[in-house]
Amino acid sequence: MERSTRQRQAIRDVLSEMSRPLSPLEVHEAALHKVPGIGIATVYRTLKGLVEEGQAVPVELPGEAARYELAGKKHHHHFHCRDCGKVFEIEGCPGDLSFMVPKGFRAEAHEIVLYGRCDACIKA
Amino acid sequence: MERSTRQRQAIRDVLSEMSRPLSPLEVHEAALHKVPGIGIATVYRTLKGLVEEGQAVPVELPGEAARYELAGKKHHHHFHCRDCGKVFEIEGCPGDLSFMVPKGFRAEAHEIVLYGRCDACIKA
DNA sequence: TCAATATTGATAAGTCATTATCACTTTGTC
DNA sequence: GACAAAGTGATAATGACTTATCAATATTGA
Repeated sequence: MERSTRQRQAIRDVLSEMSRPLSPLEVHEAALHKVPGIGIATVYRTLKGLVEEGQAVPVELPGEAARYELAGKKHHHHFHCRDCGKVFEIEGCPGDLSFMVPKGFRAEAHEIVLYGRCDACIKA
Repeated sequence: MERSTRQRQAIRDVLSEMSRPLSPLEVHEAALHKVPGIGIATVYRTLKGLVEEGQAVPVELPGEAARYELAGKKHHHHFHCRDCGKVFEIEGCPGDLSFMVPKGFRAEAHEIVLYGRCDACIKA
């Protein structure tokens, strides 16, 4: 039976508080502020568990390790900062992309990633 | 000085003949038909060289190893078949996505990936 | 509180795509 | 054709990320 531990709660909180997809290392770093000494293995284990339970979803980006965000968000896309490497959630969507689908193919989903500089990196 | 070998020519030909981004393994398999016994190391070496020379570009897709396609193609996007795993080049682009860029951010490029079933997999 | 056991943390081990190594082969020049 | 050097192929090594192991610890129901 599943127990409620400080570590597990901390990881859930981190995902909930940060409003962008986090890599396991980013989750680990943030969780360390809540539970000093929390191990990276626990982070991987818990993230995997959250995904299996359907509470979190992996966000995969080109050439990058998977990030994680809470499940249940409305349709959105991502912005990848080329300076700091952080991934941000962005609103909006061009909508119907069926005009791009080759004849005979069937599209079921799409992913859009914007690349550039984030607010913080432009100011820095 | 760079020499012209059967292997190198075969790999260039494969990229040129197939009209979709190929993974190193796909390149290897196709090149084996042209040069029996060609090694995977040669494929990696040659692809890397082609990229450095600017003759090929890597195509990175979420959660996948890099694929390669010839350089110089016009702006396009990709379709990833969930059945066979092949990646196809697709024409068209929604165009201006600036409305999606968060305030203070600057977008420099974008990537769109459609997911679904390709022609061949639907028929199968 | 106590015992049973799920969970944790440190780290070893495993994965997997890519790269380095090195003896042998092929290419290009003389 | 002969030679020097780039190229090749088999495979070991690498590197980054993720998972397994296991003794120690924390949680939960009784």
